[in-house]
Amino acid sequence: MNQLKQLLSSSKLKATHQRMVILEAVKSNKVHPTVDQVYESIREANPGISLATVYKTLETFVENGLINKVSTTEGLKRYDSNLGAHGHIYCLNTNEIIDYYDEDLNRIIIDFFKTKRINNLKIKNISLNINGDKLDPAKEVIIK
Amino acid sequence: MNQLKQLLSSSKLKATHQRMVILEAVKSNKVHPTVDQVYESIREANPGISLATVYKTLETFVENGLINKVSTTEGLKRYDSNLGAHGHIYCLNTNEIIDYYDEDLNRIIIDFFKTKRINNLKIKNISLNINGDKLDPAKEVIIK
DNA sequence: GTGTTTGCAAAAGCTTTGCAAAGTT
DNA sequence: AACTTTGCAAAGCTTTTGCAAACAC
Repeated sequence: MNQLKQLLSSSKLKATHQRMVILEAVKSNKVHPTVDQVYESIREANPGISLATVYKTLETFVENGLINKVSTTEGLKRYDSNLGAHGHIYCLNTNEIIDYYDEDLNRIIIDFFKTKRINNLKIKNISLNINGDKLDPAKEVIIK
Repeated sequence: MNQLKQLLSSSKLKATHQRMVILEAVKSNKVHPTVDQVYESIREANPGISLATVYKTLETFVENGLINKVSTTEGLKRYDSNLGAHGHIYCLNTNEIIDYYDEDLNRIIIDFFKTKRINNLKIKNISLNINGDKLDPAKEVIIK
């Protein structure tokens, strides 16, 4: 709890109860939740926190680099608390978004962009999107 | 014009005037337009085509593999008529989405996934997203 | 002629806003 | 005390829907 407070303070954000609850909720959610999923996940324990606050707070976190947005093709905002370099697996049949990271691939891509030039662009980050179907929707996707 | 008709017929879609106009509009638009941008681009020449039709038609095209959706973090749908394997450059200051393709990178990534396994997933396609800032928003991004 | 597609207007879903009250430092 | 954040309800977008009329084959 005090860690969250520190995290907020270091971004010069006031450590309100709402922000702590919401930050905790996104951080512990590994499915790249929508605003509504975050809201629902805290609602029972915090019936007083409004949906509008969840909207505003998540955007504030993004602006301050505490979390990121994930791209989707569905026209819905989804958030990601994993700040490390990583890609995503988009599961076309279950709609899940699963983190993907591979040390070797990361190296390969970084090396590649050392040799290629993109003029007039300052690259902020690069991510790989894998689209696929879960063969058995009940089972997990396992990356080896 | 007859090419569009053929394209539609080969997907077993009736070649209506609306579909031809909309398909032509997405195909000639390189900026990965939103629904509204497609609508605006045809409106003057085709005041009778309704926004609802543009919505429905673009989704029909995606379902039939004539175009694709592009992922965004803004919670808006955007479309792409480039069907080849390629990635995107997301320009954080201008909001443009620019196609990116490199033969070598494509090879490297394909080779990589021949050696790595992702269990329980059937990969449909892989794309690379580059996020960055245009240094001079007036100039084009040039990929060398 | 049969079945599909369109336009309209209404509804539904997602997100933002304005402002007074409450909270943080 | 000064300034920021919250909740509410309303407004603003984006997208979908139901259905009768129009259209393609």
